Order: sequence, then structure tokens, then C-alpha cells
Amino acid sequence: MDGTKRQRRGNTRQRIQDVALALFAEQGYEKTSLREIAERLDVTKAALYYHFKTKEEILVSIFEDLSRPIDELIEWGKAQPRTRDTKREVLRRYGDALTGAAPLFRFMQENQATIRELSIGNRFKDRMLQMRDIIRDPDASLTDQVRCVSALFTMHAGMFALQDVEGDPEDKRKAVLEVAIDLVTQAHAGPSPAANA
Amino acid sequence: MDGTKRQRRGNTRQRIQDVALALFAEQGYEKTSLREIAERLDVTKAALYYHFKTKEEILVSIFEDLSRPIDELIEWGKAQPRTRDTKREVLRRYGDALTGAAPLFRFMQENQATIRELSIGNRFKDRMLQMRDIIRDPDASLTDQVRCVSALFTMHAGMFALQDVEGDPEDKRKAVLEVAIDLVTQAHAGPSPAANA
Amino acid sequence: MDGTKRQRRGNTRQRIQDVALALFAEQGYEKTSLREIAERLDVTKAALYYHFKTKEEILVSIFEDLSRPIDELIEWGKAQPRTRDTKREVLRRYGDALTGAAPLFRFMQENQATIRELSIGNRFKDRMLQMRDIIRDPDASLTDQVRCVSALFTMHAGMFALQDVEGDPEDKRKAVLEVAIDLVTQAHAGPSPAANA
Amino acid sequence: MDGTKRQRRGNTRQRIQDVALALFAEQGYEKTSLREIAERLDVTKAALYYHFKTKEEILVSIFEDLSRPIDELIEWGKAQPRTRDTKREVLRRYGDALTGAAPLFRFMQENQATIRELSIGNRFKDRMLQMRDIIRDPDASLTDQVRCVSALFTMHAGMFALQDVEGDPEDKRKAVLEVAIDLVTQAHAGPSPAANA
DNA sequence: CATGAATGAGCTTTCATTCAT
DNA sequence: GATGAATGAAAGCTCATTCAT
Repeated sequence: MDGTKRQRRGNTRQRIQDVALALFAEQGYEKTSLREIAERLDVTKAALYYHFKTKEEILVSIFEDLSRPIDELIEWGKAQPRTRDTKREVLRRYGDALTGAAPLFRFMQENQATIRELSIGNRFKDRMLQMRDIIRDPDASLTDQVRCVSALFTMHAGMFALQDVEGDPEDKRKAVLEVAIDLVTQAHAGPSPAANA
Repeated sequence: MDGTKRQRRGNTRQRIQDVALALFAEQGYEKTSLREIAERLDVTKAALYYHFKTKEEILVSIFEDLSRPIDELIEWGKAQPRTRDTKREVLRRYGDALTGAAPLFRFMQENQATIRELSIGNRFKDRMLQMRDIIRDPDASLTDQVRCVSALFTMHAGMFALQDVEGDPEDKRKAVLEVAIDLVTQAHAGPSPAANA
Repeated sequence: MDGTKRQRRGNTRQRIQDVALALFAEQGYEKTSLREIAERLDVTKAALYYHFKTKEEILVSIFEDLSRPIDELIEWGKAQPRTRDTKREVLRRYGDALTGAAPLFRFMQENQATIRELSIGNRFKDRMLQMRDIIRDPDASLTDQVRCVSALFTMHAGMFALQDVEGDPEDKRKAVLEVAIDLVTQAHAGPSPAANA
Repeated sequence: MDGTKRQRRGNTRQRIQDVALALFAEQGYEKTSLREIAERLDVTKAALYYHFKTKEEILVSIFEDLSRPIDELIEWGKAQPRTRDTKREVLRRYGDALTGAAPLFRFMQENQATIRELSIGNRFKDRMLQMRDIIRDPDASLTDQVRCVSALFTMHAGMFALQDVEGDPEDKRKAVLEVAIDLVTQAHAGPSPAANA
């Protein structure tokens, strides 16, 4: 009638997820109450329970929806030969996936302690380990394995720890990717002569 | 008389900090209640309040005590010339500092969302930025700046993300340090030809 | 089904206010705990918080509901000419208003120290000052101003300090009103020759 | 050695009473914690317990010390003949007593609900009733009895409700006393023709 | 004459969750 | 597809009080 509730029908589930993720990412999972989510949506707490069985289920559903690109990347990566170029492509695609689900990843990164006790904790960890196993040579030296983990963390760090650094976001993205690819490349190249300096 | 309360006098404050840090690191700050801390120590909640004014103050006091080595490192680092060798030494010392305060750093890493709203949030961020500014060349390329941040994150990641990786802890420590030093070295060397491959 | 919870739906808010006021007036605001209010109503403490945001809000809501007659009296009084007859009528109406909200006024009187720090503290004081300004001649002698304040206090005192005095309540009411009106009358009459005796 | 604790020996009991009364009068009895009193005195809570057995005992001791003038006045009053001049003198002396123990009386007035449950509650009430019985004619009309109570309340009101009124404090004191004496005088004069207007 | 350390009881408030309508 | 009303559990915190030293 007055447009206030326009766009409101049928997509409440989606709107709950959006608001919840925004608040979870901003304040953390524990500090975000269902009351707060409901208030922002101008519905009652009970309405949330019509759409989701528990608070945790809201988070799980968000995770499932947004982490699908990563799943697909993992699946794709596993099917490829373990060449240097594959790894580079994996990192490129990983960068895209992270960008697409930035708030979720920011949330996962900043709420590890909380998430560990939740059902998605292990699932997230599994994905990370699978990513790691795609870009590292299983029999490589410890140092090279570290380089791979480091490449992954560099991508994450780049997403969040560089937010307050001057410079064009796109340039930063590129620089981060470059460093990550470098790391994998060096890992692939075997014992780096530079490290012996 | 029965030894149960032996060692109880005069060090309660310290014991609170120890138990609190262990629980904070294990379960997160929010999920750890004062009741839980008190129970583990076999004292009442009110006893905690005799030693600390608030829950947050417990955390702050732990942070202050354990992060002193980092403060000293920062002070030392700022007084040194910005040579490659200085940076390597900084990373080495940083590794030691992290090892000495591992639970605290694990906690800070895994509870960022929570900590952001606490008084130590900014203090921690400041320290990280100061560390970054010690090992990066302020006018270097974006890529090289990323390498520096990455070196720092590699050290952190190495402390925690490698816990479930096979191998001798001491070897892992060395590998992590090597990769971090490599990154800083490359940043120092200027445009890396390897990155252009 | 068993009648125990009969009359329970839809009027809980009102019942909370009733019980709260009774307890506040009997024991004071601080000494009355939400547990006590909840127990008397046979609901949980949390139920109180469904209807009121804080303990203070319960008191505020009571104050707002019950002090409306006084507000209306003040409004009416301000619109009248400042004649002796107006003042007498004001006191008569004030007596009615006090009787209608006796427990609230008894509470306000006996918990001044507490109320001063609460949000209604100033609002109450304002009302009293406005009442005073309605019945006193602004440029009258100090003595006559005191007479006016005294008239008001006499009404209050009459409500509560005479409770344990023998005599028919209605007679007491009349006597109190008479003395108060006398005071205002004398104030209106200007310098009283009786006072010089 | 440094004078900080000078004047500190032997009068701690007195200092506790002073600070306690100031805080009780300012914030109320319940809102004033022993911690607060101790902090203001720069001693520990336990020290208070060396001087007084309970919180209530601090109040009782203050009451006993400061209300002695009223006791003496009551004793004196009872021994006098019930003439009009006696009553006037009683009111005059009562004014002096009130002035001398203003914070205590302010406290008693503003914390009635609290005090009612304390041991001094009845004692205070008794004193008030005795005062009343000294200045009222026991067989007078209800109206005249109200005048007497009103005279007493006028004295109290004058002490506190006139604080924010413009004018010299001494003038206000006199005006209050004048009105109170007037009231008693009228009560003494029997049926007032003025009241029949 | 006082402190340091602690307790037990209680407080206000918040939360995730439920369910009849 | 949602609301109104409520609950049980727990949280952080404060208080008056105690007692060995």
C-alpha cells in the first residue's frame, strides 16, 4: 500500500542473511544478537525463527551460499595437473573468490575462536587445508611448504590488512596477487639461491 | 594444612591471568565467562573483582604484561638504520617475541572482531603498523610493501596455521623465519626479475 | 483451564505497573528488586523486560500515567487569572489529584534521594515549582511566598503524615484543605496583622 | 613524615561519620557504598569495620550524635507549661536545631522509605510525634491539629524546599519561622474567623 | 589501628529459543 | 508468513561483611 513493505515479500530469507552477515562481520558473531538483526529488518525475532531454526543456522546458510565458489575452485584445482601454471591460475581464481565473498571471509578470519566451536569450523578448516594441498608440493621442503601457506595468507592479509594503506584498490589487488604468485613460483623452483645470502 | 590451598597466597592475580589467557585463547573472549575462570581457580567470581575492576581489565593486564617484548623490539627497531641486516634481525627477534607470547598472539589473531571494540584493539593495531613501518621501505613499490606485510603475516601464520603440519617444531620455526626473511630481502632488492616471468 | 492464569493476557503491562508501584511505595525503589516484582506476578524477570526496557522505565511509565492529572491541573491553573478564588480552586483540585495518585506521591515524597538521580527527578521538581508559581504572588513578600510553599507542603503532609492520627479520613482531608486554603488566603491578604502580635 | 596523614590519628571515627553523612545526604543511603566512603577517606573498607559493626551502625551513630539537640528540646518542651509563648519558643529552638543538623535532616526527609526499615526509623518517627504533641492542643479541633503539624512541616520545607529561591538565607529563615509561629498562634487562638470566608 | 584477600548473596540485564495465535 | 508474550539460563558486576595478619 505505501511501498514501505515493497520488495518485502518472498525475499525475507535473503534479507536476513544479508543483514546478519553485515552485522556478524562488523561486530562479530557473539556480539550480534537476534534482536539486533530483527530490529534492522523491522520484523520480530520470532520471524527469524520462521526462516531459520537457530542462530547458528543463519550463519551456516550464509557460509554455504557464499563459499560455493571456493568449493568449485577446489574441485577444479584437484582435477588439474600440479604444474606451476595451474597454481598461478588457482591463486588468480582464489583472489576473485575472496573478493566476491569479502565480508564472509573477513568474518571467518576475525572470528576464528568463535567459529571453531561451531559446525562450520571444521568445514572451513577443511577447505583451507584442501587449498593448501593444491598449491603445495607434498614432498617439497618444509620451507617451500611454508611458502605455499604464506601465499594463501598473503591473499587473506591483502584483503583486510591493507585496507588502511594508501593506493588504488585495484593496484593493491594486483600487488598482493603478484607476491602470492611469486611465493608459489619460488616454492616450485626448489631451493632458492636468494635464501642462502 | 591439606596442601589444596598451598601456593594460594600472593599470586592470585597472576593465577587469574594465566587461567584467563588459557581460556580466552581456547574458547574466545566472549565465550569465556568469569564464572568459568573462577571455578578453575576454585575461588568465587567476586575474588576476580578484587584483583581486576572488569573482565576487560583482565585482558588488558595480560596484554600489557605479555606484549612488552614487542614494545621493546619496536623501540629497538626504530633506533636502527633501515638496512637489510637490521630487518633480518628484527624478524628474528620478532619470532622470539611471538614464541614467548604465543597464547596471547593466537588469541589476538583469532578474536579480532571482539578485540576491535575493546580498548586494546587500537593499541594492538598500532603495534602492528609500527612493526610494518620498521621493515618496509616507505617509498618502495606497492608490491614491495605487500611483501613486508606478508612477511609479518607469514610469521603469524607460521605460529598457528602450521600447528597441524608434520615436522619438528624447531624446523618449522626456521622455515617460517627463512621465508619471512626472503620476502623482506626481495622487497629490499627492488623490482624482482622473477616476478616478471 | 484452571483459572490461575485467567485475566493474564493483555494486561500484564498494567499488572507490572500496579505491583511495582505498590512495592516501590512500600519498600522504596532500590530495595525493591525485579525478582520480587516478578515473583508477585508469577512471571519470570525476563517477562518484565519484554514490557519495559529497564527498571527505571517501569517507574517512569507509572509516573507518566499517574501524574497526568497534575499536569492538567497545572495547565488549567496557568490559564486562570491569579485571583484568590482561583488559588482556592487549585488547592481543592490538587487535593483530588493527590488522593487519586496517593501511592505515587507517597513514593515520590519518601524516595527523593533516589529519584533525584533518575530521569523523573527533574520532571517532578519542575511540576512542583510550577504549582508553586501558580499559587504564589511572584512579587509578594518572602513571608507570603513561604506561606504558599507551606500550603503545598501541608497538602502533602496531610496525605501521609496524618495517616496515624485518629479521626475520619474525610474529616482530615477537609481540615488539611482548610489550613492550606487559609495559608494562601493570608498570603493573598498581604501583611498579616496577626503575625505582628 | 609528610603531613599527609597528619590530623589523621584518633579522629578516624569522626571522619567516617562526616564523610558518610555527606554522601548519604547527597546520594541516599542505599546508593552510598562503603567502598565509596572508604575511598574518600583513603582507607580500606575493613577499616570502617574497625570503627563500626555495620553500615547501619554508622548511620545510627550519626543520628544519635546529631539529634541530641532535638532530644533536649523535647525534654525541655515537655517540662514547660503549654502556653502560646512556650510553643513559639519551641519553634524558635527547633529552627536552630534543624539548622545545626541540616544534612542529617535533609537525609531523613529524603530517605524515609529506606529509613523506615532501619532501626532509627521508629526513633525518628517518635521524635516527630513528640514534637507534634508538644505544640498541639490535644483536644483542639482537627483543623488546629493540622495547623500544628503544618507548622512543623513548614520548618522542614523551609530548610530544603526554599534552597533555590532567591533571597538572603537569614531572611528566609525568619520568614519560615514567622509562618510557622503564625500557624501555631492561629491554632492556639481557636476557630479562626478568617477560615470562614 | 588497619589492611589484603576473599566470600555469598544478590542485582540488573541480555540472550537464544518456544509456541499459541 | 509472521507476531506477541513469555521463559530458563546465564552473564557481568556490586555489596556488606569477615578474618587472619
